[in-house]
Order: sequence, then structure tokens, then C-alpha cells
Amino acid sequence: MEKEETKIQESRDIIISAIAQTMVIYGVTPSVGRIYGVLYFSDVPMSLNEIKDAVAMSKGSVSTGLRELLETEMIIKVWKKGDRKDHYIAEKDFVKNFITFFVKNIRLERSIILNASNNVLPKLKELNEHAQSPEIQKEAKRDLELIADTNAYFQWTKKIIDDMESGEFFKHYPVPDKD
Amino acid sequence: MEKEETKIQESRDIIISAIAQTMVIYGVTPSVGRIYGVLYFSDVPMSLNEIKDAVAMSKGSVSTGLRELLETEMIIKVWKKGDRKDHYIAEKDFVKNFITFFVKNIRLERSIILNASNNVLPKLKELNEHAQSPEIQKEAKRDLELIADTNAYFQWTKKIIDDMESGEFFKHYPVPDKD
DNA sequence: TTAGTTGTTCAGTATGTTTTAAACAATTTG
DNA sequence: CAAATTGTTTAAAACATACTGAACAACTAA
Repeated sequence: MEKEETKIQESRDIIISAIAQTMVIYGVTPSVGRIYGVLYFSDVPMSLNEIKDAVAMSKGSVSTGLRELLETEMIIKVWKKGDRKDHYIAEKDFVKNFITFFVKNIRLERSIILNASNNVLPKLKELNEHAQSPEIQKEAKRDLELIADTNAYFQWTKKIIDDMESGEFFKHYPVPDKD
Repeated sequence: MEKEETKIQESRDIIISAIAQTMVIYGVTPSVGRIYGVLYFSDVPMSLNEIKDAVAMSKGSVSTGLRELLETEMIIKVWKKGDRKDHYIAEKDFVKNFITFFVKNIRLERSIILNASNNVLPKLKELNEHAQSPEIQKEAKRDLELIADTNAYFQWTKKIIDDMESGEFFKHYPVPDKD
């Protein structure tokens, strides 16, 4: 007969692995995902050393992993009175975590395309209007249209992330109550 | 004075690079992103060999890259009458591409957590009800609650992706017209 | 049938990323 | 102050992933 404490730990490990796996979808390495998973199941704030022991990684890796999770607001640093060590807790609100991630990525996508467009549009407009060859003019025109065609998409995503941040999104898609 | 054809090509390369970069956000390698980018700017369906020349990669890489893009529905295979080669065109509707990607990932996330939960819930329920140690009972109960707490999130995402697929989502977030 | 074309698969290699271990910096305690 | 603790940085190693080139399979045409 297996020890009960072991069973609890095994169950937790299964869920922690699953959480780590899903976080890979969001661009986090499995190790960093496991750090989050451990914190998700901890009922007290944990120090770097405690986390290191729990996930069996080097201090350095845990340090950088924690920074990454802090930057993406997946975890929170808390001060414990009388303890010099930093302590961390998991942000358990998955909806919030999702929105943070989503908004960040949509903004990034936007800025990558916008930068490239700003770089390129003047040249293409110039060619469209004043190119020697009518062939080139046509190509420039077509490229301008292809770039312009992305506007609808960016307006669409912008409205979504704006609404997510303002809370308006929840009027259409309310978060169900815990039952 | 620079040649006009070169200017067009340089502009295109800048946008193609930007598209490849944004696709990295969606879990595609830059090389595969460039294949999509090249197809995005082509006004005719392209064969494997033409793509290979355009992106300067090995035939094998382009072959697997195309398969990946086909599987994620970012590109479409078209048959050209009288030509034995396969030809490909880009799916240019970014909103559609986004939704395909989004739905796929949310489903994956769901199934990962669901599988783990199904594995673990019976054991935890058993411990919660019949564990020898009251300590263990409490821990099992807490873990059960933590797992249950994720339900709200999954219901929320499910409604969103269902609405995206049914088209209902566009009632709240219509795609702006091209202007 | 043979020669040529097209596309896929796969072992080996190249490339890039993550992790570690150790050195270091910053802070606290006695 | 020195010694101890905590956390960060970094060079090197371990690992993972993507890419190539060559072999292969499937097909076509002559």
C-alpha cells in the first residue's frame, strides 16, 4: 500500500507537469512552467531556495526563471516580515494571465508590422507615382494594397485588446462564477 | 541611382521578414514564416522549386515547411492544369489565420489540463473522503479546489472559441471593411 | 522499359537555446 | 570590520531543434 503523502505529491506533479506543458504554448520553457506550477500549489510564499529544491534546478536557472515570470506578471514578489529572502506567490487568475499574455503579443505583432510598413510605404508610394517603368508602378501599387489589406486585421485585434484592458470585453464574455 | 526593381524587392523583403517575425509569436520558425511571406507576395501559385529558390533553403526544408503551413491552414495547395508540380498560395485573410491558430491552441491547452485532471481527480477524491490522516484530507481538499478553480477559465475560453467558429464572435467584434 | 521529374524522408550536422556551476555583487549580522 | 547569506551574472557544457544533402519512392513520358 502506497503512502498517502506520496499520492498527494504524485497527483500534484501530474497537474504541475500539465500546467508546464500548457505554458509552453505561451512561449515559456517547461522548466519555468514548473516553477509556476510549484508556486500554484504552494499555500505559502516560497523563497528562491525552496523553489530550487522543489523543482531540482540550479539557483541561477530559478533566478532567471523567476524574473521571467515576474516580467510577464505570472507571479508576484511578496515581502515577508523578518525574512531577508524574497518570496513569491503565483498569480492564480488564469483569465488575467491569459489577457496579460494576449495583449502583450498582439501589441508586439502590431509594432513589428507597423515598423516595417513605415519603413517601406514612402518608397512604394514614390514608385507607385513616379516609377519609370509602368510594370514597376503596377507592382508597387499591388504591394501597397497588400499592406493596406492588413489594416482591417489590426483594427480588429486592437478593439479586442482595448476591450480586454478596459473590461468592456467581459460584457460580451463574462467570466463564469466559481460553482 | 538604385534600380527600381531592386527597390521593390527590398521593400518586399522587409515586409516578408516582418511577417516571419510575427509568425514566430505563433510558434512558427522564421524560415517557415518566410515561406509564407514569399507566398503572400506572389500573385501566382508557386511550386516547391520556385519557393526553394525564393527563400534559398533546401528542398527538404521547404517540403516540411509547406506541410506545416498546410496543416495550420496558412496556405492552400492548388492544382495547375497541365502541370505535374504542386502549387501553393497563401491564405491572406489574417483574421481567419488568427482564429485557426487561436482555436487550435485553446483546444490543446484544454485537453492537456483535462487529461491530467481526469487522471488525478479520482485519487484526490478518494483521499479527501477516506484518508487516514486528517492532514492529508485537508491537502486533498485544497488541491481539488485549486483544480476546480480553473473551470471558470476554461468555460470562458470555450465560449470565445465556439463563438469564433460559429461567427457569433463577429457580432461583438466585426471585422472592419477595407477602406 | 528507362530516363527524367517531383516530392518526401531521414541520418548527420549545424545552429541555437537552456542549464549549470562558479564567480561575483550586494546586503546583513555579529 | 569579517563572515555569512541571498541573489545575479556569465562562460562553458548539455541539450534540443532546425536544416541540409543524399537516398528513396512515386509518378510521368518517351
